Amino acid sequence: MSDLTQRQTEILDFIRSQLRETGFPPTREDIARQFGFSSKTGAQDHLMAIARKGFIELVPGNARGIRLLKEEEALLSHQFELPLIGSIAAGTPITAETNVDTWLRIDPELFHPRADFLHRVAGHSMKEANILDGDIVGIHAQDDADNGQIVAAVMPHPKTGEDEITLKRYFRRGKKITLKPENSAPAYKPLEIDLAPLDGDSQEQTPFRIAGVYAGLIRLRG
Amino acid sequence: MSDLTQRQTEILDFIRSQLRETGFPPTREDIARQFGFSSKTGAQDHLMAIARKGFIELVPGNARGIRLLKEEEALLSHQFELPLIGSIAAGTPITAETNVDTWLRIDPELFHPRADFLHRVAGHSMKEANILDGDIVGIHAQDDADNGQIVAAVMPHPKTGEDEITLKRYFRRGKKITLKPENSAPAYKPLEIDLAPLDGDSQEQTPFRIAGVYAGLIRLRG
DNA sequence: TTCTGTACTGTTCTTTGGTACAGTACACCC
DNA sequence: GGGTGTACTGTACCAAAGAACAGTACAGAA
Repeated sequence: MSDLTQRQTEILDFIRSQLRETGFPPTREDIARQFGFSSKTGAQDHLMAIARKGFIELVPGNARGIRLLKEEEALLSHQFELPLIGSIAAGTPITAETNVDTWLRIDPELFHPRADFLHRVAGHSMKEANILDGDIVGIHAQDDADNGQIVAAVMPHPKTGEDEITLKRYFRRGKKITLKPENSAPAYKPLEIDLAPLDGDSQEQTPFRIAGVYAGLIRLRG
Repeated sequence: MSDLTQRQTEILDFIRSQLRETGFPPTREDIARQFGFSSKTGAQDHLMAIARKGFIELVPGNARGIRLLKEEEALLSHQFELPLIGSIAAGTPITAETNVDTWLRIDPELFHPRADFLHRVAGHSMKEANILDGDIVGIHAQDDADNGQIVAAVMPHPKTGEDEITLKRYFRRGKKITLKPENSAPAYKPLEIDLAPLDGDSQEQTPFRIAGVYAGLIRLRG
C-alpha cells in the first residue's frame, strides 16, 4: 500500500474527525468547504486517490458513501487503547510508532492520572511497592515528578547501552537526584545522579530523563 | 428516557448494524427496504420517534444525518468492556444488570483466562498474593476451581447476611473445602466448609459458591 | 520530451434522499 | 368518545450530493 501525500493525509484525518464528531462521513462539498476549494471536484479527486491507495472505500451512488478500511477503522478507536512501549529507538520520542510493541484495549482515562502509555516491568526491583515482574504499568507522560513519586526513567542499559525504561522512586534534593528501587535485598541499590558535576570533572553525565509518572498497573494472569 | 417499542428497537439495531458494516448510517429508504415498507415515510416516522426518546439525533438537511447518542455509541463496543460487579442482589446471577456498578473499557481477552467480570477488592486479606485493598480483579466465570487457585467466592456477609464476593485461595480434600486468605496476620483465618455434615447435625451449611477464578488485576492509581 | 500523478477550478447532469402533507388502522388511556 | 401514540401507505417537491467532462498548473520520472 503506497503512502499518502500530505494533502491526502489531511483529508483522511478530516474524514476521521467528521466521523467521530458527527457520526457519519462528510460529503464532497463538506471537504471542499473545509479546505477552501471552490469546487467539489477537488475533493472527489482526492477521495479517489485515497481510495486507490487502499485507505478508504467509496460506495458508488451513496451519499456520504465513504468507508474507512479495517486498519483505518481500528485507528479510529485508538482513543480507547494504550500503546505498550518496548525498547526505545535512539533519538525517538517515547511514544513514536517504532517503539510501540502493540496496542492494548484499555481506556487510558481509567488511570489516575490518565495513562499515556504502558510498559512491561522486568525484574523485581519494585517488589515492595507491589509491582511485580511481568506486570504492565500505566505511565502518565510528564518530564518532571514530585519527591517520592514512582517514575518511569529512560536511561541507557549499563551493558548494551540501549535506552530503556525503568521504574524507580524519585527523590530530588537540590542538584542531587536519587532513583530508589523498592526492594530491600542488597542487590538493589539506589542510583545517585548529580546534575551539577564538579567543574573540570570530565566524567560523563548519566543521560537520564523522566518519561512519566506511575499511574497504576495491570496484571493479566491469575 | 422512555423505552423504545419492539419495532423501534429493531430499527435502532438496524442502524447500528449498518454503521458497523458499511461505516455510515442508512437512509430512510434503506430502512424502508430492510423492513419491507413501501414508503420511506414509515422509516422517517420511526426515526423521529426514536430521536424524540433520546436514543439518536437527526441532523436536518443532511443525507444519512443520523447520530447515535453517546450512551448508544458506547453500547456498540460493549464487546471491549467489562462489568464491575458491586453487591449482589438475592437470587440474581452474578452478572445480572442490577449487580453491575459500571462498565470499564478493558478488553476481556487481555486476561488469561478471559475475564468475564470485575470486582473491587476491599480489605487486605490477599495482601501476600500482591492483591491490595482497592485493586480491581478480573474474574473468569466458572463454578469450580483447581486446588491452590484463587477464587471469587460468593457467600453471605457474616453480619449483614447479604451476598458478597470475597477472594480466597481454594483447597479441597474430599468433602472438605478450605478458603484461605493470603495474609499471615492472626486476624485472617482460613474458612473451613464441610460439604458432608454429620447426619443429624442440623447446623446450617455455609451457603457458598464459586463465581469464578482470579484472572488478574488492575490498579488504577499511581 | 512526454508521461504520470498531484492539486486544483468550473460547469452540468442526474440520482439520492430529506421532508411535508394527507390518509388509514389499531390500541390504550382518561 | 376524544385524544394520543404507534405503525404504516401514497404522493410530491426540491435541495443535497454523486459523478462525469473539460480544463489549468506544476513536479518528478522515464
